[in-house]
Amino acid sequence: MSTEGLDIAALARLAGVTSRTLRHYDAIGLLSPAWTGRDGRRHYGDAELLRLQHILVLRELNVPLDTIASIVDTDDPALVASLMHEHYVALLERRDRLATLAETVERTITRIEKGLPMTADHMFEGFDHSRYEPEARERWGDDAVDGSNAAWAALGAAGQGAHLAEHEAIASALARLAAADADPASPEVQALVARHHAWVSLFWTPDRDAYLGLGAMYVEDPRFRATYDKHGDGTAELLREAIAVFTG
Amino acid sequence: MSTEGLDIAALARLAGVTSRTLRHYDAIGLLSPAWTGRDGRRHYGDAELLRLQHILVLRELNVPLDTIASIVDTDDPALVASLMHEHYVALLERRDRLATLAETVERTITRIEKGLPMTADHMFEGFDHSRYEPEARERWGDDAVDGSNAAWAALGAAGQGAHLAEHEAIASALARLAAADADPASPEVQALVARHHAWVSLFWTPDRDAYLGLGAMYVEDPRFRATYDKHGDGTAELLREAIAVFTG
DNA sequence: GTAGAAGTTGACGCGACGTCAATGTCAAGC
DNA sequence: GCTTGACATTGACGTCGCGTCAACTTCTAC
Repeated sequence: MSTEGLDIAALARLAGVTSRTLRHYDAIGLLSPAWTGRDGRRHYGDAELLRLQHILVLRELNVPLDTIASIVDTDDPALVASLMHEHYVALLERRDRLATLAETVERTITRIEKGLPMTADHMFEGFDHSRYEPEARERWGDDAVDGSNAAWAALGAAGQGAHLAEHEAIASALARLAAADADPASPEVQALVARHHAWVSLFWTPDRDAYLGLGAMYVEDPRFRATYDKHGDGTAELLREAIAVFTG
Repeated sequence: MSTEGLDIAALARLAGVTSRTLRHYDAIGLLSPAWTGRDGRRHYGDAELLRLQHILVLRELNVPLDTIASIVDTDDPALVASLMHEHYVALLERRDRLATLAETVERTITRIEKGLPMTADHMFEGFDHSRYEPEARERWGDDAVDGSNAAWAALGAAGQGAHLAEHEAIASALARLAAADADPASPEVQALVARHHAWVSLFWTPDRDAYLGLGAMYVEDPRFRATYDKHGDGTAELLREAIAVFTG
């Protein structure tokens, strides 16, 4: 009778977490099950699996869960891409720090095995880089050192609302023009594309191709398509065409 | 009047931690200040700086603080080397995991920028490796997956005490023989070396050269030399010579 | 019908500090 | 000498991401 869904234990095994973690994510509203049997048991679908993987990637980067929530909840791909990029950079830095640390530890081990005493200077080597880091950490708090996150946080709740509102405004204006079968090259539509580009640029400065790709994604990816088409059918497509004209 | 000592803020800046962290380490007995002014202010010397760096290296490896305490408190280099090696391996694994994760994130970003939708399979790629990992984590608890740590923990408090007592026994017996100017090649001394080797091997299986190096270090490194010579002068040297004969 | 395995919801525990409050002490300037 | 401001001290409670009971329900298998 189970219509191909994962129960909590199956998902836990698949993703490499404990069931307790999944219940916790449900409790804090980070990941709710697709449906719950009338016996109370949680069942998850493919979408939840995908979302969980997204969550786990971010968690691996030491992103706090509430920040993760705001990231995976945003349906703006530009913002997501920008945040992902920041985390990507943070991740590379962390990897490099671990690498130099590993070297230091390795040297320490061989010194021990060869019976050489450890000196202060060589034990600090891996840390030289981290000396100037703490101030930044104390100012912004660990991994919020990420640029985009900081920018987003700096907006404050009000600013964040305004940003999202601007997006809504653009989308609904576009939807009205789409309903009227407007020409993507028309000045009204192009004005909206300009606003859209400015809006995107707050966090991300896409080059021509990337912006084109973003337009394509608005149509191809159902998640993002829905974001625009909820204002009216054909909105995503109009935006894509308009972006194509805009990027010329 | 300050005889070249760091106050808490200076040490914090130097090491890249907060003063609260230092106070915490003092509270749990992990790192006490070199001296406290009669006004109650903490002052740290070079030795504390060194110890703090040692602590921070281990902390970077997600070693719990109480384990760190037992590591930095132990004056047995073989045990230290063994533990360090385990952490080194853990560190490399972590670095590699981060590397594959970075690749996955990078691919995800380019897919977004090119407007390709994200599919389940490619988002999981970085995680394939981690699929079989969770069971181990659930069994042993995250980074306690380290072999030596697990072995040490498995001994329990009593076992740990016995281990340390055995070391004391060996050292004091050696000291008595050293005082009597015993021959390193004599059967009494060699029997003690055998015990010492067995003792070391509980956590670490050194090859011939490593064990030789260990002997050398007992003499060369003042910290470890003191560990043996506190039972009587010449103990460390006798042990080194005896190891040389033993490894023959 | 009964056992056993696995799910559920509280609720508390923990590790490594952050953070706040109340207070004390120092160096500098008036 | 007195104030002022910066920084120190010791409690004590808060936080985050779960782990870990406890008490109970429910499904499956025999």
